[in-house]
Amino acid sequence: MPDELDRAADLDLAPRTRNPWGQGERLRTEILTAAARLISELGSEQALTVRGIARAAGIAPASIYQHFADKTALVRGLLAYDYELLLAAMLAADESVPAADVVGRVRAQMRAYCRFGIDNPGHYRLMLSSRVGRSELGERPQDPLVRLVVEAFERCAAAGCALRQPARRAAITVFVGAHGRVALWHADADETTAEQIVEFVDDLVSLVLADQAC
Amino acid sequence: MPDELDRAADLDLAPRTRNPWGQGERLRTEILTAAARLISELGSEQALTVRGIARAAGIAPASIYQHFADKTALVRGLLAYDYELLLAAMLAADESVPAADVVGRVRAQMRAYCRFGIDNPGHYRLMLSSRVGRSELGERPQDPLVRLVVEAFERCAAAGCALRQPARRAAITVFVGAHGRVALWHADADETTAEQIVEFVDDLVSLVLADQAC
DNA sequence: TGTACATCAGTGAACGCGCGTTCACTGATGTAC
DNA sequence: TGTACATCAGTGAACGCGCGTTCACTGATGTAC
Repeated sequence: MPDELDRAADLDLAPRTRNPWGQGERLRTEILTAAARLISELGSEQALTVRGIARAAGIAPASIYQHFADKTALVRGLLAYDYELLLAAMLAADESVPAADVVGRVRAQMRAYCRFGIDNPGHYRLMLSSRVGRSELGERPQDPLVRLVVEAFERCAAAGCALRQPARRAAITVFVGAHGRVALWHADADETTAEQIVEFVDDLVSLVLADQAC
Repeated sequence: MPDELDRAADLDLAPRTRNPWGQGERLRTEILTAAARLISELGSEQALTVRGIARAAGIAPASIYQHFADKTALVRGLLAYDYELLLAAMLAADESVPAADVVGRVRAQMRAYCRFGIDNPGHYRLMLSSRVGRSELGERPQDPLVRLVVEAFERCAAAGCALRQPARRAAITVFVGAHGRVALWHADADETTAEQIVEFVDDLVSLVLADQAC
């Protein structure tokens, strides 16, 4: 007798057809997608179990080990995937604003950041609270995000907007504030709405700008 | 054969003497103290297990259930204890500054807040990331903290310091920013020192004050 | 063309582990008569 | 004063569970000759 029912097939009756010959790598993506779905639904890192992911992907737990050395590797894969998505969202937001509107571009970036955190609590928590991400050497996964915001503030300064803090410092202030706001919202430490959070971050940007900047 | 060695006595050879007749309530505190020690050392909520706490307290796991209905009740007890400590620290900081130095008092409060978060990462994470704390009705455990800071800012306004945001809003800005800073530090998302964190929060307070306030 | 074999995608069953919780108990200390 | 009993603090042993991981395997698809 097996020690447990692990297959999603036993639940949803859709017994997955295996990938064609030579396409085994596809399962790697399927696993990451399933993990992403799981953490979206359950919302916390401890909901991420190898067996749970296997269940969600409709495969046997053992199958995961053909694509990831262990659970840590799997979580790291998910993290990388998530950071790519967030960076892309912030970039897209930046580009959706007329290039000349330097302040608008900062706001757009940070709004995209907040939206991501609000719409994907599980992912966000995994990215910013997990200790799995610490890689020791090289840049941290959130560095590109910060760099983007720093550049946006540098454009502001270059365009003649007076800042009350140097560009890099301003970026970190806003970034840290946005994180604090989203994190507290996750802890449901308050009953703020998504719009209020965006508003908060807008105010933060205003704070960093001198009173009659631009 | 027992399924496990659960007693700390098996580890430290100091086989706890039971509390005297009528003093059974003492164990409740011993359990909370042990839990606090554990989360300080291990640093994360998932290090908080009933068996682990029993081990740290030198008692049998079953003994915990004479004082707490279940694990959730235990964690809630620990949370209440922690919030008391933090509030006391912020109050003490406030009172250590001459009453007339209204801005200094704000800074002192927020510095105490950061110090707590830096010195007690496990506790801090438990308090602000755990979803155990959600009590639905009544005020949230962090409300007294926020109230303290709001009052401090109101004193600033009353003393004639120009604020760039209303007192309540200013308090939330600073509070959220401080949380963001400490939380990111915990995620070791950067290599900041404790002093830099305090500095960051000082700057945040300055940002909220008008340029030539007071 | 058929056939033996290699390669691939994926699995079933088991392992040992630590967890939260329950329940009947033990032995020391107090109380009633 | 002695003794039977109640009350207390705390325990030992077991329960069922889901976890991460391993290992020998299965069956389908390709390749060599």
